[in-house]
Amino acid sequence: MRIGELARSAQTRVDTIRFYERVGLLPKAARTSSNYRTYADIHVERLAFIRRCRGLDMSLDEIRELLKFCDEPHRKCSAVNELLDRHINEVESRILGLQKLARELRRLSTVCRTPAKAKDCQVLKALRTF
Amino acid sequence: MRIGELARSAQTRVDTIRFYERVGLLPKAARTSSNYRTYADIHVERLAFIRRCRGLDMSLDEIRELLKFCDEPHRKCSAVNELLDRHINEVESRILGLQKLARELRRLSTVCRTPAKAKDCQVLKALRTF
DNA sequence: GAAAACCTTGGAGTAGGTCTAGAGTCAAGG
DNA sequence: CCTTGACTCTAGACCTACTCCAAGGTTTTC
Repeated sequence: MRIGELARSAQTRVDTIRFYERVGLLPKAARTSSNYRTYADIHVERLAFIRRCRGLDMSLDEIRELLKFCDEPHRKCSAVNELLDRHINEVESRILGLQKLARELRRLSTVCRTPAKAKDCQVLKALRTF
Repeated sequence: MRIGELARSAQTRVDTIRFYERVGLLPKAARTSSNYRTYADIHVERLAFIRRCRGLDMSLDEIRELLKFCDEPHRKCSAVNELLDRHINEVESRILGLQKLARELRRLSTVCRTPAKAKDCQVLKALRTF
């Protein structure tokens, strides 16, 4: 399987696959005589794993950690759960931050009663003197 | 006022101010004979405006747009409100995305009943075969 | 007059890719 | 056999919004 087919299998860009190889998330691919990368099922699975984790918004470092567990099946997996819990906490506190932000923005948007010229714009004024 | 004092006034790093100047958010500062940047009140206000917008998570491009309105006081300001509404929508849809994500992560974290070795880890399994 | 605190520039680094140029490879159609 | 189009290769630039560093110049303070 060449890189384009692998890319289609994971809905990923070719560039992204090469990028993952460069940063060590995917093992270096074997090459054909004409220097094309070739992949087997194991790469399809690993790329799918990576994309799933990215879809869950994990960082490449977090994914690297998880992949170590996949590759060392005899290690205790409690660290996997810790990583996941940490990640959940991060996501939840990002949500709280954004909700606070949204409240402020909605408040800001209420100050504009009637569209005016910029010099009288209440929104700009609020942004200046908050 | 030199750059350090301006930085303190806006709780900003000196580097960030130079960066804003480089990318055109702040006008080029006047220089002393020894080539130090010097600032006046107008810069303090503009920097405060920028930082306030950044605190509301606006992109530098969005801020650039708002600054254009500040600088051209006779333009209609309805675009300001549109920009703000767009920004609010973006933030709210980011919140929705993260909430969906958090639900998935919490679901994922329930699959691990008993800490096991990595090869039997239900979380890793779920990530592989989702 | 020396040390501390401040300022200058240019350049590199961060995360997670995306995109480009310029060149090589390969299969199908004429 | 040749061309066309789809595919692949590499190296490197670009994106956001900064942050940090080195190596040097200036100013203030003791």
